[in-house]
Amino acid sequence: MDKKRGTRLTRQREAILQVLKNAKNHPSADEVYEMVRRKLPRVSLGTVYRNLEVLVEKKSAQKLVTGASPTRFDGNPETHYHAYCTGCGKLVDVPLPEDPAIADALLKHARKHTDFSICGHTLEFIGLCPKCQKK
Amino acid sequence: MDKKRGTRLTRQREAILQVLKNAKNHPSADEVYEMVRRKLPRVSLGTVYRNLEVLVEKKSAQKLVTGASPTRFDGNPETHYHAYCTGCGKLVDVPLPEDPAIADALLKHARKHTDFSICGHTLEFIGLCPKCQKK
DNA sequence: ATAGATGCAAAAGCTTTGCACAAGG
DNA sequence: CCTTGTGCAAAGCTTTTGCATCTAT
Repeated sequence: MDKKRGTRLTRQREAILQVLKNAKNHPSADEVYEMVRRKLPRVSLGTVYRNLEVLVEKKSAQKLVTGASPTRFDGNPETHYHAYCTGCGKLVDVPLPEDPAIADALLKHARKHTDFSICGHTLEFIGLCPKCQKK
Repeated sequence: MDKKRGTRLTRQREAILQVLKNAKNHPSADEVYEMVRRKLPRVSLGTVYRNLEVLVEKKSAQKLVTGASPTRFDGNPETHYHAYCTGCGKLVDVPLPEDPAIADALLKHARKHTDFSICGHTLEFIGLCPKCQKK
């Protein structure tokens, strides 16, 4: 009944996770690929995609969908928010509200208005970064 | 200096908007295409994509990015939230919190923690729809 | 009349996948 | 060993685009 028996720690997987942890710019799969290539020049893009998926499943990272392609990845698996610049695509972190009542109120609200079992939420603020504001 | 002088009301554009307004299931571009085809059998998929983009720019509709491809569209241009089922991809509306203090607190929070000029936000609850809960 | 829109088909992105070989546990 | 992962390349899916023709204004 178990679909995944073991998950091996390969050099590729290790390098991909490390790149993700050290990146501060929410890289796309292709950007991760380029960075991993510097350590493991023979790594393939397919391997990067496969491992990103594994890491997200294992909750070592998260997948971030924004207004524009491609999908980006975040080495921080903890729930937090993001702000997306419609000018240049820059994506920055926004911490959770320090007052937990706000996030609580949101979840309660969702449970009240849907018959879904809610297990999480994503919140993206839309706007312009400082550079793009000047144009 | 104006990039768009006029926007014409073609039969195609009209039909696409109408399909979007009547749809209650947040259709993808291809689903819109299939529905519009029933009225205008010779419409092309490219035209659907081009018009969806125009309608979103004119704020007659919005583009919804979810955890999974493809992108969906919503004929309701007003800000509201959504709940996404990771089991089957179902996407349902969630109204804004009746207490406006919550949305306000979110925006204030974002402005405090970023140097972006924030003009909106998207919020998606993640979970399982009733059908998928039973499995 | 003319800028803007369409249909068609080709191209472009991004992501997934099949397969033979490699390697982790 | 034997299962999982890799590299490579091909295929797949979604979206965009060039161009000749058409049409709303």
